[in-house]
Amino acid sequence: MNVLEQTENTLKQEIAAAVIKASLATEEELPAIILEKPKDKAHGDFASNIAMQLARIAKKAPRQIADDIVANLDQTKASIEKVEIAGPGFINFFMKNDFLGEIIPTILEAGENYGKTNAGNGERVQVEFVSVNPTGDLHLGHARNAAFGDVLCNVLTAAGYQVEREYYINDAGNQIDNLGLSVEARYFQELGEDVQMPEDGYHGQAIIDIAKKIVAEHGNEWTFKEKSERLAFFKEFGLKTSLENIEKDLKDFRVEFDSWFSERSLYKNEKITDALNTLEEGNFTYEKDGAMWFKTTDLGDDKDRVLIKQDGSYTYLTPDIAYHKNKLDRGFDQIINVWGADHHGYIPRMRAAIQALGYPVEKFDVKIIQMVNLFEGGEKVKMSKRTGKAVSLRELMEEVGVDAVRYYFVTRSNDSQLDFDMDLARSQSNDNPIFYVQYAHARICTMLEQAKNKGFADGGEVDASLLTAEKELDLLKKLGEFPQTVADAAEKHTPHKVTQYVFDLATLLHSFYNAEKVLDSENPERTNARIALMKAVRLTLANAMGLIGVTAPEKM
RNA sequence: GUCCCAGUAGCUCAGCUGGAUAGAGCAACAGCCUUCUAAGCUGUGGGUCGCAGGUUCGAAUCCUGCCUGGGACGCCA
Repeated sequence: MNVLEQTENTLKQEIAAAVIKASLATEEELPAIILEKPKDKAHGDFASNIAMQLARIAKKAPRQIADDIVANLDQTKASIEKVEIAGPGFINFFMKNDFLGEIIPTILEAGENYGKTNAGNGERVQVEFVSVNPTGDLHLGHARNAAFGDVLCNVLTAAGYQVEREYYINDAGNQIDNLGLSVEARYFQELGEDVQMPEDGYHGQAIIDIAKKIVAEHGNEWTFKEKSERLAFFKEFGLKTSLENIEKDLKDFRVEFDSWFSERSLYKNEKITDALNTLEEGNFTYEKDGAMWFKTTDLGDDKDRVLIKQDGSYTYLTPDIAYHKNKLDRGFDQIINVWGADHHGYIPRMRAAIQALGYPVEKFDVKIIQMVNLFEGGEKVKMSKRTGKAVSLRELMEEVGVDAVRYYFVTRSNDSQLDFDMDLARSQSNDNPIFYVQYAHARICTMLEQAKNKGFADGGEVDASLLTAEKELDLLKKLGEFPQTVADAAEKHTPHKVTQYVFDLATLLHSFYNAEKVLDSENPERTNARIALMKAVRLTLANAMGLIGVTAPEKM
């Protein structure tokens, strides 16, 4: 717990005590004390709406209640500077600023650990994300999924959860057969033969590259082999190559997984029949039209789903149920799936499956990543996996840069669609918010460098009471909020709160920088305190950027 | 037709476990570089929070209905 939380908790306890003491409510009647941080500084450091909440219980006017509470409040204990009653009955607390002095030493001592908490209590969370079919390259939409998932994992880890990142490889279904057929067609085309691509084949450049690679390594030898033998080879070759490419792209995007889970392993280890047995035992299945159905309508879905088709093969859902059973069997407290918006209709049946398997549905959460609209030359570019017309993650990284792409995707809430302007991103102009944040970090580095060169004292006792300028106090308060912001983002699965935070902190820094001079030989004591403040800001910026997975440059 | 997401400033978006005068970036306008990096700062203008009801001391936030945009509704994956 940091100083800010301590102050807040003490205040809450004192308010509760005052309410009881003023006989406004009994301990049982007392609602949870909520302290909010007012947007307007004129409303103090904390504000409580307790008087309004108690109006009904105490049968008194809110402002009267507020008066009673304030009269019974031990202001010394809660280190309150001033209390005001305002508006319909808000109690505004202005805190003594001495607690702010502890923030700098706390941060400097914690170093790169500042921001970490144990909010998650070591709970085990598995996050499955990206999980793109190995039939082509990663594109723009996948990049958003990857950035979101990765930052979510970073944030969860910082907040004290035990996190495992997993990629589910769909290496067993129809799409892999199509991959084989697509590679075959491209292979013959490479050799100059007029062969049509299959109707539902994969038209991306990646498949052409795979065919070229086969030609380079094997020449035309596969034209003489049996078709089944050839397809089997092309399938495996395509799968292996695609996965290598995907893994490489993700690694360069700074996303690495703890485990890559193969769908095939579910077949091999009879996990699918296990899962089906569990569903049958629970009476969740029935036969109809020569197929086996799953009664998901009993569990909140709008129609029942086929598990085993007439031809005896599984639908996509079936191994996926087995996969989720396997995840839960591994003992995670939470499993989070990050899916594209086009899969949202799949949620009810998966939730049904979790319940049918006998697990609490609360353990299962799906984060839907809304579509990314690509704009280029002022026009919306239609993306299509089928025709392969999409901007690849590789191109994005090369043209825009990893920092900018990651930051941009985690600036917005996952359930808002967003427009990605390729020209703007490419332009590397200062419109790009990542530079704003990085610049704040680089600025501080320059100051600290100057401090060293000019021989200002480094370290030693810092007298934080010398930091009295408004912008200094703003910075200190913001710095103190960081651990709570991270914990909040983790708990609510909203990594963009961290991006929001780092931007706000950068704003305060820039504003401070323009208003006050840090290195002042006329005032060595205050300079010393300000250098310490700058170090604390730099560390916090760097830690936050680390969570987002972007670099914190020392020079720009 | 059913379901999911969105609709907030000219544009892109925050804010949504209800709280005081609704925010930021970009764009527009006016200022700030002999002083630690102007990729910065300061200020101004800009809003029926899609519409209509409801819940209550109080609604951008919760509920209902409707409108608009996007997406999903397969024995594809």
